[in-house]
Amino acid sequence: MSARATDSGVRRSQAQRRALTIERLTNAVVHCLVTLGYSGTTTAAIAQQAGLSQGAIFRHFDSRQALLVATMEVIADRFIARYRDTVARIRASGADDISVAVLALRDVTRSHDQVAWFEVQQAARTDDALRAGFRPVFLRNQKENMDLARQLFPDTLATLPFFEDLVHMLIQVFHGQTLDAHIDDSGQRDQRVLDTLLVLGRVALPGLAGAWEDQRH
Amino acid sequence: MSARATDSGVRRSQAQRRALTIERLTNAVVHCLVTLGYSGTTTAAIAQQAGLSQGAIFRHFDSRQALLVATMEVIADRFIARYRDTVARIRASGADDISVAVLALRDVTRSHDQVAWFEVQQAARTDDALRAGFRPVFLRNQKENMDLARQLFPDTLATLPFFEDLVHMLIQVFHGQTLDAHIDDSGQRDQRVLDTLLVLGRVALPGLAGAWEDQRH
DNA sequence: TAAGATAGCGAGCAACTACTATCTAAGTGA
DNA sequence: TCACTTAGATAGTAGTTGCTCGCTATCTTA
Repeated sequence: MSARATDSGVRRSQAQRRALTIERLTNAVVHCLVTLGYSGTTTAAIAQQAGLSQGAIFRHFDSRQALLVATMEVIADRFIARYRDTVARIRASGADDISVAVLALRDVTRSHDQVAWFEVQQAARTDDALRAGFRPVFLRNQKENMDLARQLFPDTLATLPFFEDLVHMLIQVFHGQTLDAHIDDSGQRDQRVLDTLLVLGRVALPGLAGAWEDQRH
Repeated sequence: MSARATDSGVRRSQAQRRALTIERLTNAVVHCLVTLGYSGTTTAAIAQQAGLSQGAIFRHFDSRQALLVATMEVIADRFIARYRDTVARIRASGADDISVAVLALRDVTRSHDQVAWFEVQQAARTDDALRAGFRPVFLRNQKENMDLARQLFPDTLATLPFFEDLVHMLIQVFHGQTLDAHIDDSGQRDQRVLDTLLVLGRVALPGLAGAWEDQRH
């Protein structure tokens, strides 16, 4: 019946205990979403994974859904941090700017956090309460992704009139890839699609603005 | 306790009754997946939607999972039929070949069947038994999509060395769009992304083969 | 026609779900 | 130190889930 956080005898304030428990819970949620899917992320599974009781969940969150939404907020922040870190890492390997921006974006999309995110997003489609909580997080994340992408892609691309649409298209490709890869992870298709995208970015797009305007009229 | 199919007094063979019941069940599954999501597609919900008992489900299928897989097989066939129908419809409006192929593909991706498909696909990620049943259907559907796309896109594109990768990219963009649209269906972003894709198809790709080879070396 | 096979129903079941109520443990501040 | 507040555990609950089983209804064929 004792709180496990103090097993080692370390005294923590109530606020610290609260923050630690919430962190354990949200990490447990991510792990459960990734390994068990949305259906399997029961309060029992979360509690077990966190090494806490179900009662502890409801101590801090009104409902399972509230915990899930809170977890999405946590990982939305982590996405941005991870994108920045990955950019720095890839840049250090000497890649060109477009490759850096695209590869980093893809890396984030392949993360455990992102997989968990997709699980909740899919469920939010038909669960009104969940969607009400998730949607603002989703919109915020989209905006932050876009702001970051503008900083990372070369100005020649970032100033194109359809730049945002391109970024969304990229995100959606990687989104689709991530989902399909769990069913059929054979061959090198995803890598080839990525290569194609990079070719498009380097060769075709810089000269496409004029053609874009022509096509629009 | 009488079989509902004979309410009207119409006499049907056992085989006809079986086929009709299975059709009612699979249609009910699609409806439930679309409106209730995977979690909500319980045997109770399916039975109610089909106007049958839960016992009737287990008369014809060993498990809920088997019914879901059978439903995916049914709708995989419907995808191809719908793609062809939509191609004919859009073609009749005078669109160019690339637009026809792309718009038809997108139309299929926005169908109720496809939404149901995504629900099962997402769940199959973590459900081993479901994935084992779903995967062959998924692979078959991919192959059929590709074969059909080769027929529909102009030869100038269909003979490109990275044609399949392009088609996969398209499918993945539409897949991503369909999922995102349920959370944020604001503005005209999806249409703009589509416009961008069509511009790429008409203007950029025909001359890209050479650049593609250059980039690879 | 009657025995056998198939179809579908509804009651029931063990296991599970999200959550509540109550209790003990840990931290707080006067 | 002690009254109070917060944290976390445990036992319990109403409702739900996928499925089984025994039954009645319908079709088939010799």
